[in-house]
Amino acid sequence: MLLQLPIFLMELPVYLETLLQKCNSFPRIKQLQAHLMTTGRFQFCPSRSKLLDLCAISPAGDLSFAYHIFRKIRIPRTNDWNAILRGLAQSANPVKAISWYKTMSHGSHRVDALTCSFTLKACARVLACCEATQLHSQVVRYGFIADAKLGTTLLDVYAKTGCLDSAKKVFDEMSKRDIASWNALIAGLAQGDQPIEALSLFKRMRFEGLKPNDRTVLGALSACSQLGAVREGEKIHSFIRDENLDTNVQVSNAVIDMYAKCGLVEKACLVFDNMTCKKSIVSWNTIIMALAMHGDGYKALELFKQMAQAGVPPDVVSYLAVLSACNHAGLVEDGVRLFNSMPACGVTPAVKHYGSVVDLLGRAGRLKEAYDIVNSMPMYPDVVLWQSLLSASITYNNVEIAEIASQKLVDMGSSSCGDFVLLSNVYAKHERWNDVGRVREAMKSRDVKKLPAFSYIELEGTMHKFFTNDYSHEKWREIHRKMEEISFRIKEHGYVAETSFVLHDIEEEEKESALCYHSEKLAVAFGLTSTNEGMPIQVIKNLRICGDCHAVIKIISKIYNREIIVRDRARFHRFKEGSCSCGDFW
DNA sequence: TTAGGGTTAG
Repeated sequence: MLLQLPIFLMELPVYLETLLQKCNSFPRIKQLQAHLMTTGRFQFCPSRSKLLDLCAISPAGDLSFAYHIFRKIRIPRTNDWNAILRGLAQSANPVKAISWYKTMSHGSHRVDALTCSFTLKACARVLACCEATQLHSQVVRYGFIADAKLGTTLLDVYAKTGCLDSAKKVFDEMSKRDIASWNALIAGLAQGDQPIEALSLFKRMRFEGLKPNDRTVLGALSACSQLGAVREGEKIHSFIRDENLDTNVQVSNAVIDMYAKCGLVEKACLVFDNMTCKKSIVSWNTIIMALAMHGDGYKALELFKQMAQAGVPPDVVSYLAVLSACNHAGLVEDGVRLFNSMPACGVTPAVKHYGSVVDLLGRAGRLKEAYDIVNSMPMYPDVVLWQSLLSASITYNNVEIAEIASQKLVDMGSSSCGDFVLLSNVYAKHERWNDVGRVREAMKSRDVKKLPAFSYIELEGTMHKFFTNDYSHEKWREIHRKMEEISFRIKEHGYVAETSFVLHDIEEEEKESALCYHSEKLAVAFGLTSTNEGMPIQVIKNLRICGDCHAVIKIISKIYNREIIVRDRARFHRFKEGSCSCGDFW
């Protein structure tokens, strides 16, 4: 009998564990399973769950076959249930894991900590915060809450589903925390738009004497990138070098991203050039994106070429990065050429790529070509794409396309304030105040909330944040005096307010003052009053910089002889001696 | 015996 067995099964009686490890292909798994069945060992073999596990989760396996095996088990144990559950949680349809858990717990099947862990992972993947909360109470009821690993899973699920308060609460109440628990919350806060809290948790962790590892610094660096917190980022980088954490390619990539988003693109390049570990495709994409953000289109194109030469074929993100570089540098022909070359390079353009090339053509005033692409693309244009087209048609005064684009946005149920503002700007430019009023009414009826614009500047480790028309800063009198001085001096240099950036049909003079107190101007004015002459000023804005502010800051950089760097939502603007690094192409 | 924390994106 033994002789008929495949060779790898001949050792079966003695080395079942080893054989399981050798199951690296689906046929082998099947052979082993068939053998256990035919020899009658299947129902009682302790390694059965491992075989199921292997089948359910390994790339060589097959979840439906795992289920087929499961059904042959007369009395499934918790481990058998868990194996299927784990497979479902990792599958393309993780919501099935939640149903599986329900079947399991509603029957009289014993649930253990692993059952909860796998189900929670599924909740994270489908963003099921409600189910996670229910599981949380069951975890408490079963008495598993003291399990540090399960606690970490729980807080991670809360963070990933956007329930950051619950995540913090789980963390605070954990009886035993280890490095993974800290990492989960730091990363959760950083990714959940709370980078300040992420950084302060990172500092607290160090204060409590815990040593960060590669995953910790990834979360902390991501927070620094978002905040533009370069000093903190540099400290973390030096820790990374001391501890040799930069042998991890993900850590090195995060360092590159941090320097780029903090405005130090040269340092980002330096880190990229001197990487000791093997560069991944993310390394290339990150540096190309960095150059794009800083408007260095030619270098981005050069690196895009180099990455292919280095044997790293570009992926969808690489194309987005290089198209964005062309966008920010006004390299229209290069952008169109690269976009057209995508299919031949084996990368299918997605809606974002179409959006990017439409934006590129639109900004260059080639509205007809842009609109032709919209009409010929194989998928529905999304909101962002119509917004780019709307924005371009306003810049080039094409009311016809502007109305088409804005109608599409309305049809798509857009409730973004920006869309309404853009449309109303078209009408404002043509002094069609009735239409402006109509748009304003539509905004009210749709309950459109304007995402508040804010800008901030870091001085000696303190963030100073400003909103539009902000009087809350302790030095507001000084700031507003500076604003008045700026208004006076820029007019001497021939500045005329471009009032179309203001939504309402108020009097010209009022419009001018509404522009005056935009958050980025307040931050720059504060920078001028609070730093030494000649020192560069760096400001970060959450939205795109306003056109009028762009014009004003250019003049400020000249008359006050300051380099002013503004990072907006899309890119960096480096103002120097009266001009901007974006070449006004933005 | 098996589980938890991760970088790029118009």
